[in-house]
Amino acid sequence: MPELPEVETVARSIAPLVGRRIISAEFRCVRVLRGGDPDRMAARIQGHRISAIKRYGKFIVVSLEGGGYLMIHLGMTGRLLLAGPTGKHTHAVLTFDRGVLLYDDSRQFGCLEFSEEFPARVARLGPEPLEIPFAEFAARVKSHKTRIKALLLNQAFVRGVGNIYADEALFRAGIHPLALSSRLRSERMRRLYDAMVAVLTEAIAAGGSSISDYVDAEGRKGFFQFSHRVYQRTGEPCVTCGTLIRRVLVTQRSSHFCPRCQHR
DNA sequence: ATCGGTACCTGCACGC
DNA sequence: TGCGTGCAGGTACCGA
Repeated sequence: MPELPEVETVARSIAPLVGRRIISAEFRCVRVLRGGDPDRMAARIQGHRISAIKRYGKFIVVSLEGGGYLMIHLGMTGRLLLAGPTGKHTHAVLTFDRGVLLYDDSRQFGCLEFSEEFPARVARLGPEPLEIPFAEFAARVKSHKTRIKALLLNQAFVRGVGNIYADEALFRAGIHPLALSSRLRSERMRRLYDAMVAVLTEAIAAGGSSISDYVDAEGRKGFFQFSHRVYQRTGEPCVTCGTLIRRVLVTQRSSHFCPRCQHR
């Protein structure tokens, strides 16, 4: 579900919780709770106010007043919701002095993790794609020798790009997903950089893509799915040239592309 | 050190 | 209606 634009939208929609105090916390699922006893974690965060909420790639980091960080990753089907009802996939319930926050995740690929220090997993991520300068982007592309699609999905390369926006950026740049990163010439890297920035910026403005179940914390769907040009459009005509969109696996992920518009 | 394949979990759409 | 199959926005871990 959630890539950078969706996570950004969710982070913005829970921003009203900044300054609110956590009255109680309940963690119901050990699998999504990384490294920690549910009750001890609940006891640790109860009574503390939230001082900041910030997105890093696909992670949301909630800072507590007086120290401590709650890191949230939504995996494929994770949702943060500012209202109920709770269901069989509700794995965490945070009750505030005003309001509630639920964590819901049917596939349980997401996670919640508390740490006293800034989370190491977040610190290890690559740069933000909307902040990195082109020269640094180009240098990083050249320093890897892999399929360009795989590189875009690598969170240590840039953080936050997932399967939808990798495919959409490659289409806009006219680059085949199997193209080798180390062989991309500067002009094509520039097109890829511009396409990545544009597609992410437009998707944030649209509130993200709602394919099946993504909604923000207020339950609102995004509408960038209506602007997808190749993602999950296998067999449909290319919006540019009419050639049928094809699907190929790159590192076990579906990759959608136009065989005429996108070159290796 | 880097890469690609596999595993993790649930739900849905599809064909028979 | 039910069952098997394949697919789905994610990352971690393994061995080559």
